[in-house]
Amino acid sequence: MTSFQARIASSKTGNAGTRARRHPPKKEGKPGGSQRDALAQETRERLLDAAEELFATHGLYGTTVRAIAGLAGVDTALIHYYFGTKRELFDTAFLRRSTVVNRERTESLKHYIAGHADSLTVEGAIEAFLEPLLTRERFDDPGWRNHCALAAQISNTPEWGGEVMTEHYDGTVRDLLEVLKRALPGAEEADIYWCYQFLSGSLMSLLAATGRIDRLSGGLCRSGDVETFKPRLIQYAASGARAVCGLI
Amino acid sequence: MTSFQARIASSKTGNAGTRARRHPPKKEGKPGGSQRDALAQETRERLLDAAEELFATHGLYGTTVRAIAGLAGVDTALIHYYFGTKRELFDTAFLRRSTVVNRERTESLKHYIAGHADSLTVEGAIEAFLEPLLTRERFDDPGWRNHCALAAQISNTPEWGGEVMTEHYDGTVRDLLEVLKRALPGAEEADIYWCYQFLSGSLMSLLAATGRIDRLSGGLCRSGDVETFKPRLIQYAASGARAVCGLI
DNA sequence: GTCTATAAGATGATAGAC
DNA sequence: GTCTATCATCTTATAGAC
Repeated sequence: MTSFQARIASSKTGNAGTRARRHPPKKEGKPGGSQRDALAQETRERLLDAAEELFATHGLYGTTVRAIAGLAGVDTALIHYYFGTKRELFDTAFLRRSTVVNRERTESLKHYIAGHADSLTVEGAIEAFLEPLLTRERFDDPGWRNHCALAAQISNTPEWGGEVMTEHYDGTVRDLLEVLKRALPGAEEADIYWCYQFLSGSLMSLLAATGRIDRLSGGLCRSGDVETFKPRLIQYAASGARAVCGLI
Repeated sequence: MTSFQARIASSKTGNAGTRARRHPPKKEGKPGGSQRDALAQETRERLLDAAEELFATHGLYGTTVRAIAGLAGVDTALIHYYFGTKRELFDTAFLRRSTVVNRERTESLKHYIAGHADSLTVEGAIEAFLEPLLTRERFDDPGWRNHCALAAQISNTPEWGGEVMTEHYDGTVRDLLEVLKRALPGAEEADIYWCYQFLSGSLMSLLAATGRIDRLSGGLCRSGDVETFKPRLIQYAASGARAVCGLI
């Protein structure tokens, strides 16, 4: 095994060598903490914010723990104290918001089904699925923007992107697929999977917000203009899915 | 400027410090080269193949020049001799095939227009645009698979992805947009741009081939099954575009 | 909890021999 | 052209003082 391969393998397991140390718990649900605990919790969050920002911009390998600690205004030793390895920090940072998205997506889809049990539409299902991410509120929040850019990057990363996305988002994606099956009666199951991949790709490229469409359109379209592209994406994906699934 | 920023800046310009050294030319068009030249040319190509593979798998920052040289079976010094900086090698490797794609796309679109000047369809335009990349021949070629994975990764990279894609692919994308405008008379220009972004995102997620859909569908769909997803993507994107552009 | 100091090794790039 | 040897710097991670 070359040193490079060792580095990759170590990144995957999140352990340097054979170490199996434990790190301090989050304690976020603990209301009676001392003031010192609150300050420590703030440091932890600042580190996660910094990590989110730099990972989103430069990727896992393009970001150093030094840069993260520097942006958070603390020493690198604290990163290892709170999170363990760099890769564990990466996963923790991503998980912080992906769990929120998952919870809200499940809720949103459940709510949609409850209100339209006998009149499910592809548009309705997709909108319910997209709702948690594609809002002005979230697009205006730097932290959420970073999370979105990170998700987009991960989703097209061959090395471990597929696995990470599967791990973090599979649950709610299956919820969506179930609703789509009901909204597209008689469709081939494989066609629904393909349409989900098409939709997911479009969504991720929008979340990446690289500014490519701004340049391409000479300013006519803006990457962050969620109010404009959201209804168009829904209409596009729904019409496309119906066509592929033979429902004209 | 922190060392990290300096590293990024240096990556962007492709120059370490103030060096402005020149590297040997490609000589690929020179038929009367000696045998020594031919061997050197082969070394150069082996380095590009190795770089393509590793950059596609681990990204720009996740790949080391040592790993590339090792895979190519030569010393790292040769990388700098032939290509200059790591970033210049990256750009050269990507450009090697993106120019081919661009040339073939221009040709394909031109050919389509010539044969259907008064019966242009959205399906036809998109198919002509996709043709150079989405073929069994290219999907079976490891080098092309690596190039595709690399393109997908770059397209969702916030740091410089938008610029690189703009730089390498803008020409032919504008060709496609022109045909789409003619195939969608009366459509809002901005809507056509948005639809292109939706299509581009879908395409890139397919090129990434992370195996996510394989896992998600339990093997029902396969990432590399271009014959299956290509007609579906065309139908999906064309129907979606017509819906968004108000042509029912 | 947070910092200083430092280990132990990897990294991009170059000079110079052949 | 290609390799050996090397530089200066940066990397993740830990031990231990406070």
